[in-house]
Amino acid sequence: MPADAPPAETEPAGTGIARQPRAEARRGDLLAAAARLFAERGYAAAGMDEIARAAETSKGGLYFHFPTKQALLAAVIGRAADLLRGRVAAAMAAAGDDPVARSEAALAALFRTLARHRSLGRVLAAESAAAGPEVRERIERIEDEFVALIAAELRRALDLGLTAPLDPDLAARAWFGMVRACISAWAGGRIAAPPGELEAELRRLLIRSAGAAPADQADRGGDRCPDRP
Amino acid sequence: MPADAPPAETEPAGTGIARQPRAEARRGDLLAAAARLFAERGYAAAGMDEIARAAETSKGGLYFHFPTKQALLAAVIGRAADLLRGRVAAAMAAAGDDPVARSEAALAALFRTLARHRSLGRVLAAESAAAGPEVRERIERIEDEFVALIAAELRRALDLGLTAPLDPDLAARAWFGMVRACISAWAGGRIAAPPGELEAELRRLLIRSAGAAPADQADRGGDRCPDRP
DNA sequence: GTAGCGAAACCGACTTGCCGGTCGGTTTCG
DNA sequence: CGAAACCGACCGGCAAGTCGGTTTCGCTAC
Repeated sequence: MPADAPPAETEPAGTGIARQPRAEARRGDLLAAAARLFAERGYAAAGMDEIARAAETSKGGLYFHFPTKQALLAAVIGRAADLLRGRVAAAMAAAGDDPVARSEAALAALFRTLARHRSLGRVLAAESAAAGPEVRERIERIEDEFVALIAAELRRALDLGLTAPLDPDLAARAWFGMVRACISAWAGGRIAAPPGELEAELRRLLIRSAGAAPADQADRGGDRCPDRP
Repeated sequence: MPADAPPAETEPAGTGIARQPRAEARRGDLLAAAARLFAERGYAAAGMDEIARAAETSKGGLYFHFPTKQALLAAVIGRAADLLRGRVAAAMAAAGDDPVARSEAALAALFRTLARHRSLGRVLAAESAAAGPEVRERIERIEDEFVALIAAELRRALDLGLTAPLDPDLAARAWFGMVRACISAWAGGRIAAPPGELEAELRRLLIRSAGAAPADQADRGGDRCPDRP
């Protein structure tokens, strides 16, 4: 039941229909504009006409690429998920084998990607739920995917005795929530600290909450689980 | 600087206009129905007519109590905030002086109240943002209020040397995010554990993340959770 | 207790504007 | 030249908000 990780879904499972390159470019512009407006004004409030204008094209052009508003949102979400997946997977792969290091890397990648593309977070912020239950479900599945990713590492760490006893699934979910809340508040200007500091502090909180020693200490001698009384 | 805690806002700052008791009752029904539908279908998808019908009244009656849909949402949110405020304040007051115990109590109250009234969480889940920026801002201010509450306790705990060195504001925000994410996943049926266990595990995570020792106390009995279809 | 009156509370058909979606036509590429 | 890509005026439905009318209530006077 761990991440079944569908490879990618940016493209609409296209049958191999020929595409002119300009179409691809437009599609990208439209997706970008849609992401921005959905994030800024919310799904319901962002109008198709407005999105088309923001992408410097017309409603007709927009509807040439996406049959419906929901489909547009789905494409935006799919693209965001792909981006996140890619960054996180790369970071984890680069972090080697130690589960604590891999967890840290995954969260750092999540953090940085979300911080860099604010709109992305907003779009995934579950509140595109206005578009209907199936969209909400889709977003939830994406979140679950990342939670499962982290939970797997936590489970390994737990088995290796690197953490205090904990429920990996719950802890992973809690971690995700922490990161999301902090990023969101920071993006809204409600946290003063610069992102670097924010990330460091957050990492400290996360590691402590698992009762693990930070990964950058190479020592393997004894675990420092401040075991619970 | 911390929570300036406006006393209450359930009532529309009413000039002392006379009110018949039946009006108050209706108002309550309408608020309840609106909360349920907003939570279920989202702000945009829930129609005024539908809300009126759910409260067994008519659109005209609804508009007699609330001049506009936004005002209705605002009232729903205000009421939810009042409820949360009350529960949390009471729990903290009952917890005595120890800042760790007070923090635990605040979070437990938050947790239980949200768990008990699922719709409440949904409504506050920021995604009522579809109603416009001023509503979003309002919700953010409510969240900030609770974060400030917790941050104040953390600051005291920090001064007393009860925690590891940390940034109280950030930690409080992270805590809030953890609780929200877990509640939300649990309410969506994506976490299997029963609420009591969930709460206990969450408390462990929170305390560890602050590097504090739990405020001992044999665990207070988890109370029943009535709804759960 | 009941008749009567004015205001509060409520009703639901109607209006209105907005926005997702369509479609015939035009341009641009290969 | 043909198809892909794009345009923008138009349509239709839907839901927020309105409004004149009706019921229910609280109150005073007889």
